[in-house]
Amino acid sequence: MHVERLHPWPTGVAEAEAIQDRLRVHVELTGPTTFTLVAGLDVHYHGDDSLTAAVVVLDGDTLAPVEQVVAHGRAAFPYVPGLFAFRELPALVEALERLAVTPDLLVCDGYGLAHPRGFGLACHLGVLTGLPAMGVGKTPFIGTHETPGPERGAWTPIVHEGATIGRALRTQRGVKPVYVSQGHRISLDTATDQALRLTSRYRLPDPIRHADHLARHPS
DNA sequence: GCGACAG
DNA sequence: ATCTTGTCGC
Repeated sequence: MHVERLHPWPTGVAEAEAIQDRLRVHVELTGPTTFTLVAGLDVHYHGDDSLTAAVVVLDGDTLAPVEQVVAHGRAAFPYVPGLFAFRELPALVEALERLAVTPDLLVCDGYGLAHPRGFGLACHLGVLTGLPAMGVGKTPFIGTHETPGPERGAWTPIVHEGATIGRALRTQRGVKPVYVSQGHRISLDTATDQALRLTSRYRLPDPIRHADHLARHPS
């Protein structure tokens, strides 16, 4: 698939933040509610700055893998909370461009709207691709939330400065919640629904699990 | 002012 | 993210 690349790459924190502020206005918070091809994205680091980005596309109904690609590269930015996306973006974009099919939804490991400037990795990838995108984080980041009930499907809002920016979602009974937020062209209700529907047996959605496995064990 | 801070 | 042993549970 084709991915828009429209930046001078940032050389420091101020430039990276300016890019986020500039692209943020393109984020759309509504979109489709069903998806035919769902892509999971993840990156694995191998010491130093080398990394492997993986994208696995699943059938939206059966969750069966349809296509998988990897791209090797190097972390493109130091790790700074809030600028995490700049580390992985080039390799993830490269992997997406190697895809023969075009997914309907990108499921990213990390955050989207629930970010210090409202523009996490999921928003960034969504805007660059033009595709619906959502983030699923494994640990809390921005905002506060109550602990959701123990049942699969229970959720509580993540609130920051008076606004709901995501949800803590219990994807399996008695298992730690995940943190869902909108990336691009998706509502919070739909993102929550997809996070749940894409999680068959474990804590994390299948697309992310497949991508994580592929990034760690490239064929 | 200080600490905390997606992966 | 990654460095690691043991332990619990299916």
